[in-house]
Amino acid sequence: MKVSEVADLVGISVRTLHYYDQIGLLTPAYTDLTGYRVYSDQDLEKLQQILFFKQLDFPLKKIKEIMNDPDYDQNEALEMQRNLLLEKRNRLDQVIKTINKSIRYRKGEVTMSKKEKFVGFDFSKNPYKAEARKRWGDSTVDQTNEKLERMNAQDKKAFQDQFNDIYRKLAEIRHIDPASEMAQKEIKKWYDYLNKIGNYPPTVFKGLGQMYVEDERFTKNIDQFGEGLAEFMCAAMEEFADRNK
Amino acid sequence: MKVSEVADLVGISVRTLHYYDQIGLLTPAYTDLTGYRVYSDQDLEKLQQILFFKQLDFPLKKIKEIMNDPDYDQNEALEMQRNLLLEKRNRLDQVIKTINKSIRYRKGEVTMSKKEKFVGFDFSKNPYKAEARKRWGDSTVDQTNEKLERMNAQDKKAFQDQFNDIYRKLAEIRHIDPASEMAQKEIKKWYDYLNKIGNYPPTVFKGLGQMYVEDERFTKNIDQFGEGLAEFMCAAMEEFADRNK
DNA sequence: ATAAGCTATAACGCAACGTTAGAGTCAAGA
DNA sequence: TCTTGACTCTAACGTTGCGTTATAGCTTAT
Repeated sequence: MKVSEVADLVGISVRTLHYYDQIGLLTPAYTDLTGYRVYSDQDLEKLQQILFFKQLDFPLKKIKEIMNDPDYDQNEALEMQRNLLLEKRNRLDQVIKTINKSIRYRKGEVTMSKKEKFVGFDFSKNPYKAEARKRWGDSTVDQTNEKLERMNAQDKKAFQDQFNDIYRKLAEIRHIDPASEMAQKEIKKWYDYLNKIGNYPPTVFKGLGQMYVEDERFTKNIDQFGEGLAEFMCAAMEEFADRNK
Repeated sequence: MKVSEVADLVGISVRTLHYYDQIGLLTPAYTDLTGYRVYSDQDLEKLQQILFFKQLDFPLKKIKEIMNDPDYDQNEALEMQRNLLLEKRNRLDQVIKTINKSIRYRKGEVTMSKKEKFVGFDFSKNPYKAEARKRWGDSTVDQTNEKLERMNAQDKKAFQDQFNDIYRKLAEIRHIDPASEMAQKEIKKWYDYLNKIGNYPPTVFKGLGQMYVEDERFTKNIDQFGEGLAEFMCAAMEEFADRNK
């Protein structure tokens, strides 16, 4: 298929296809001798994937990165995208609720607090930041916290002390090579700690590490122990996961 | 309220508020003597409106234009936004259906045509292009066409001849002043023609005119009678509406 | 009074295309 | 066969909606 055929089929512009080719996101199957782009059915499949991601406001760079990952599995991706889309619809429902209430508010039928008027918008929580959480299942730090809350006071304290110890030590050595034995030994403690509470196989552990630097909320929290700690941990965790997979 | 208070409340950045001020989309109630922006509760209401529009992918320019219109009615706007949001949710549901089917397709459970794989995306139909259609109710040219189809052949031909006459004449004079008596006389014929078929009060008539230049599909069709005709008609229709409201 | 945290303007940066501009290609009809 | 209109290419600049420094004034607490 030629450019405009594809463009018409999926409802995007020719320029968009040119651009995707240019940035290496979607290279046509081949170009004929006159330089015309020719797309295969496989290319269409890939394009469909891309558009799903776009619906979820993933930046093109991220999309490329994700789809180039040797571990990329289309079935897994489809499942993930479905979840994210459902999440997106929930947010949309929130916005619709807000607007419904706003209409009634204008009629004087109900009251609305300032906060309420903006429920559902939530521009800060880009769906793609929740990606890691979804992609790596539900084993997030948040869950860890939940579990901690269900423990008794004594155990809780013990765990929190451990937590602090681990972080403080990591903060101390945060300027050395993350792949060094020293760093790996300490990061293993973090790995073991997590696995006392939940189930974190190496791949999940690695994904968690990436979240530390990609989600500012985590970065901030972690960097309270020392600036750059999140980045250091991310690198160390990646190395650890690669060694132990 | 100061900038960051507003920003925190609604979940947008300070820079965004600065920018909205800069382009005159949302000017704070006043600035104190040191130059600090101070937002009122009314400003918050307006900001809410803006964010609703943004959810619908209206460009900021459009939002500004719409909200600056002296005819702008917040209640009407809220109703419209609600409709558009519902529409958006329907499209999202379509995408979700498509992805569900894609998952089953990958498992070999069902077949999918090429077109089917892209149902719901439809980037060409930006919601804001449907704006006019929604805003001015359901009295669109499309409806006109529908009505025409339900007429018998004779009447139909008579109407189409009339239609052609009107357009040809308008095309002939399309370089004169749209506000001139000549132009206004001819555009009145178009107005009367439409009102024989449907119900087009002046405001609707005006909106229709704008659609001629904003929706390329209309522009193309109309300009077949002569390049620039759509623009000419739009101007004439606006003038006509202003005189007859 | 000095630091920490807020505010301001100004200016550059950036993604994801849209929009010309200039030139080659292809399909169909006169 | 020639031409004409529709399609294609690359190249390059323009646009939107901010993010991101950088520099400087303000405000509040210690």
